[in-house]
Amino acid sequence: MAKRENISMSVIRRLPRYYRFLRQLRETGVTRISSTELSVKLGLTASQIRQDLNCFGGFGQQGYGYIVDQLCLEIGNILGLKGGYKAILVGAGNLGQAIASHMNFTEDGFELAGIFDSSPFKIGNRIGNLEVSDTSELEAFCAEQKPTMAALCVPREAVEKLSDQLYQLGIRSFWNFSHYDISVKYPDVIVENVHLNDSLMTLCYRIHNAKES
Amino acid sequence: MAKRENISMSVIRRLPRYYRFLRQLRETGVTRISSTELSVKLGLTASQIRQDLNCFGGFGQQGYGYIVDQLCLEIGNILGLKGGYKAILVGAGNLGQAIASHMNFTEDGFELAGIFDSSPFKIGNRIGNLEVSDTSELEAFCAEQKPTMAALCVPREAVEKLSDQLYQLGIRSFWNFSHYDISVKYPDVIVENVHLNDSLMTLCYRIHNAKES
DNA sequence: TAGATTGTTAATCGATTAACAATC
DNA sequence: TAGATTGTTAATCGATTAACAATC
Repeated sequence: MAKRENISMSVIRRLPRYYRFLRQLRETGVTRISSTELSVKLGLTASQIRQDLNCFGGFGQQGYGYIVDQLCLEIGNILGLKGGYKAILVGAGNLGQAIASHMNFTEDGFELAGIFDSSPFKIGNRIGNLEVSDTSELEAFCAEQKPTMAALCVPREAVEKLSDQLYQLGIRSFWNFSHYDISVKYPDVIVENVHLNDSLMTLCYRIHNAKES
Repeated sequence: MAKRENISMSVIRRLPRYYRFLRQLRETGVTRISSTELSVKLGLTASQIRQDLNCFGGFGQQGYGYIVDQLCLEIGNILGLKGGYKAILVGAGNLGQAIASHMNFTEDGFELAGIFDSSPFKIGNRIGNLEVSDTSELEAFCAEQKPTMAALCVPREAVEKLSDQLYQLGIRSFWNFSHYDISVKYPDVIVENVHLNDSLMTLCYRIHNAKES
């Protein structure tokens, strides 16, 4: 019924968590769940869960709850996990290699179509079922395959120039592991930052400041 | 002057970004900066920056701005980056290896003191200046070295049992890369989650839903 | 002193929680 | 029908922005 327009990032960030959890439930054979039960297991309020879901539609049944299987499918659709958006990964260092081989892009809505690096020590290496290509081949690759998203695992010094190039080549969304804020220069671009150092620092802050109380 | 008690996570999460940026400024030889200049470069409001900083004290000078070098140091202290909190990493797969070798724990307030895995294929491998130990040695290691934090890079099936064990061994903070929510079971524990799949899914959502508008 | 910019209070905006009528 | 639980509106809470007095 609802189908609001501007969904807040707070809501969006909770969706994968719901999805993950519902899939687990489905695997354990649970067919039905109420917002209250979910709230207990997720450490949220039932109210919030119902609000969140109702941003996209009325998926539940009054007096009954939600059908796990159905809700799972709905959230998957909302997230667009069947999108198969073509993605490339640039930077095949430790982190890039780990991301490329550890992540299941397909399950998360993407198809990893190419891996690039500028170092001769990396070019030609096989990661999963892909071979690392020279960054000089980026232009031709993008022209032909038209990837939508680029995962950036390059050092900070390299990001600015690289993001300029990729923007030129038509890429408008980034999964950015580098310590550089792309969206300051390109506000029309979708950026999901994973700043591991920042993440670790906030942990440090909390340990540091928990001690004193 | 201010020194409030309950700093919100929103503020805490911005601190590393300020810190990063100020360090860059310092490197480029900038000595002085105003909240307005900072706001432009960071894409925030000047008001927010001043509010954030004033949670911890009055670091600026009216009519002048902030001394980059000094502010940088202050934020470093607030974050507790000199803490050198002893940390271990469990799970030396693709991701664990990348985290262990790619991250500079020392710069972010930690000292990586041990890496553990249960697989015979991993045990004995050298990562940086550490050697992967058998998880069976965890108990002895923790008793002796008393690490504060554990980075978890193990598969989901293994996390619950592992976090139980580590909790028993006195660890009260986690940098968690696994798809399992530790804080539901242990609310007294400090957890920083890095859920890469969730992160990728939110990117998928935004690409998917940007198209339609 | 005049100009600039902070620190801080007040106003606004948004997100979460509570309440309850609708309804399965 | 009675019980349960949703969908949705209203109340609360917190975070961001605006404004301005203090002061370097």
